[in-house]
Amino acid sequence: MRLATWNVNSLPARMPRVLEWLDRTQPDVVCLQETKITDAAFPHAALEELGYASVAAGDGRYNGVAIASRIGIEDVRRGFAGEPGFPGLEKRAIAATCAGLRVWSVYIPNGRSPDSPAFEYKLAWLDALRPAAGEEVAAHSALAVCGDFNVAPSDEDVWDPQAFTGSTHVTPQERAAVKQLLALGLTDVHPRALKGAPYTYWDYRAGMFHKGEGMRIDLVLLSDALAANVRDAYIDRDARKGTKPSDHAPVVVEVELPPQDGS
DNA sequence: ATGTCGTGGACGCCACGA
Repeated sequence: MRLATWNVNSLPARMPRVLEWLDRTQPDVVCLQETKITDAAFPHAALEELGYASVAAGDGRYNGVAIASRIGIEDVRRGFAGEPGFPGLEKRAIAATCAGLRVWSVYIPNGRSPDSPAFEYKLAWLDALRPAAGEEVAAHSALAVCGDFNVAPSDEDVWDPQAFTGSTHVTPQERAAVKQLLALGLTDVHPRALKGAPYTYWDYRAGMFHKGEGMRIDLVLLSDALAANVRDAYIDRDARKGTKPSDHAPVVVEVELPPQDGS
C-alpha cells in the first residue's frame, strides 16, 4: 500500500495542487495537516470524485488535520486523551483505520521560540501524545503515526545546524520527545535523500527552497514490525515547485501490509 | 533583507501564525 503525509498549508488554497497530486501519485491513504478549514466546509465531495473517502478535524483559521483513503476508513477518533490546549483544545490529531492499518495524522505545535509559552505547550503536547500513542502501539500491530512533527530529529535533518542555534525544532528537549515516541515501538522511516538532502520543508522566504535550505520535520513513524516491510520511501520534492505550492513536500511510503485478521 | 505565504477583519492594508 502507498501511504503519504503532507502539510498542505491551507486546503482551500491548495486544492488544485492536492487534486493534481493525488491523481498523479495515487496514494491509498494520505494524511493532511494545516488544512485550515472547518469540518462543515471540508471538500469531501471533490476527494470522493477521485475515489477517496475523507475524515477531518478542523476549526477554520489555524491547524486542522485530515485523512483521505481509497481503501476504507473506519474507527475515526479526533484528538486524544489528555491532549493539552493553548489555551483551548486545537485540531491537531485525527486517527482512523484503513484496511487494517491504524493511521494517525498529527500536527505538532510549532513552538515559536524556546523561551515562549508556545514551546512549553509543544513539549506538553508531545508528552501527552506519548501515552496515547503507546496505547495505539499495543492495540494495533500495523500502525502509522504521520504528520508535521515540527522537530528535526537529528542534525542531518537541517540544512545548517549552526543556523538553528537558539531555535526551536532542534532542541534536546524536542528531540528527546521524538526519541521517546520511537521507544514505544515505532520507527522513523527515513525517505530517500533528494539532491543529497532529506528535507520536507523549506520556508517560503529568502529563496530557501532554491538554495536547498530545508528541514526534515514531516515524519512517518511505523510500528517496528511494519517498518521491516517498507519497500520504498521518498519525498516528492516536485510538489514544492511551481505555482502556489505548500511550503512542505509530501512524504510517500510504500509498505507491504500483513494479511488482515479475518480476511 | 524580518526577504513569503495564508487567513480574516474590514475593506486596501494590517495583525497574526508559520
